[in-house]
Amino acid sequence: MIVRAARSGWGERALEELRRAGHRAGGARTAVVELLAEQDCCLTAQEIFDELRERDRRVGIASVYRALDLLTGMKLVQRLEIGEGVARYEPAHADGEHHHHVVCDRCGTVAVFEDDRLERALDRLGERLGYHLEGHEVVLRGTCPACGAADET
Amino acid sequence: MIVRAARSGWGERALEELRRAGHRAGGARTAVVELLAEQDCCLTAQEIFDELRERDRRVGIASVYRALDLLTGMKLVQRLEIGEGVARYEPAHADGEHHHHVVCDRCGTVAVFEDDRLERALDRLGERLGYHLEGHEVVLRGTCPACGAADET
DNA sequence: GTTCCTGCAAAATTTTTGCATCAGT
DNA sequence: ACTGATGCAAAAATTTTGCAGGAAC
Repeated sequence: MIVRAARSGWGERALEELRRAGHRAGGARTAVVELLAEQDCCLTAQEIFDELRERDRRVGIASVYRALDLLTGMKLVQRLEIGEGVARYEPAHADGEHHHHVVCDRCGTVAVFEDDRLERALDRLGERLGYHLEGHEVVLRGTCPACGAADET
Repeated sequence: MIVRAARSGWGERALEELRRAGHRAGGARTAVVELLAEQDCCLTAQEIFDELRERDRRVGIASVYRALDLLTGMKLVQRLEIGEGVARYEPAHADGEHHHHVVCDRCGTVAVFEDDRLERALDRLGERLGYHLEGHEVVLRGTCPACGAADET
């Protein structure tokens, strides 16, 4: 049930859509896209900044924020706030592939899951409310299997 | 389907639990609890600060944050981050009464809804994932009926 | 050669902390 | 009286903005 995000081609598509929208292939933005393309799950702006610096691909943190802002506006990236007051970002896949997050209260791990029934239920709910839904976020919080098992000892 | 939160007695219960936990009935914290008790939906720390000041019940904003922190830790208040990078807070009801939020992309209005089927589906999901769930949050985003209608013109 | 992109530094926001003082028990 | 609670101001953390120089087209 816990899945890893399909990563096929997201980076390429993102770069192409940027180009098509008339944006130049600047170094910082491309680096951010390429890093996000490798991710299974969400990263904070700071994590992106740090990881790029680690790889000797230094960029200004302002460029990271600007890239994320642009990508979010183009719906290529999903922005999440799953607690702790920091925004997290992850690739948004065109094929409707869609996942949600479950956070362990104990160890802080963020895992990912998907469930078609849940998706359908949420869509129906939007209709019933009279909303034209653009998206939705679900965050579950609790104790993960590992931390739960550790308790038994 | 869009409901208003039951507000019966939340304030009293919160104050009592605080007292029972050995906290003194200080002015600022009590004011925050009483303001939250009147709310149907979530407020930001700044909104709480402003509203109290409006009512000539001035408190330091630090006290607002401290009160919210304490209440959140005692699970008397639910902390939410529904975008825009600001945390919002609302009473958490003991009877399991539980609602979620739908945000209009256009006008920014936050509405509230509840759905028992959704609650059950999420609980089952937690079990299937092997998590002991403590809570969950669902945020729907889209165009509200009013903004959608305005478009047709 | 334009025009957009980038990095740096400064600013703006939101939240937290230190500390002296005040108030609840 | 003792000790927690409060308010203020300063600090910290996160995100945004201004601007000069550099890079993409």
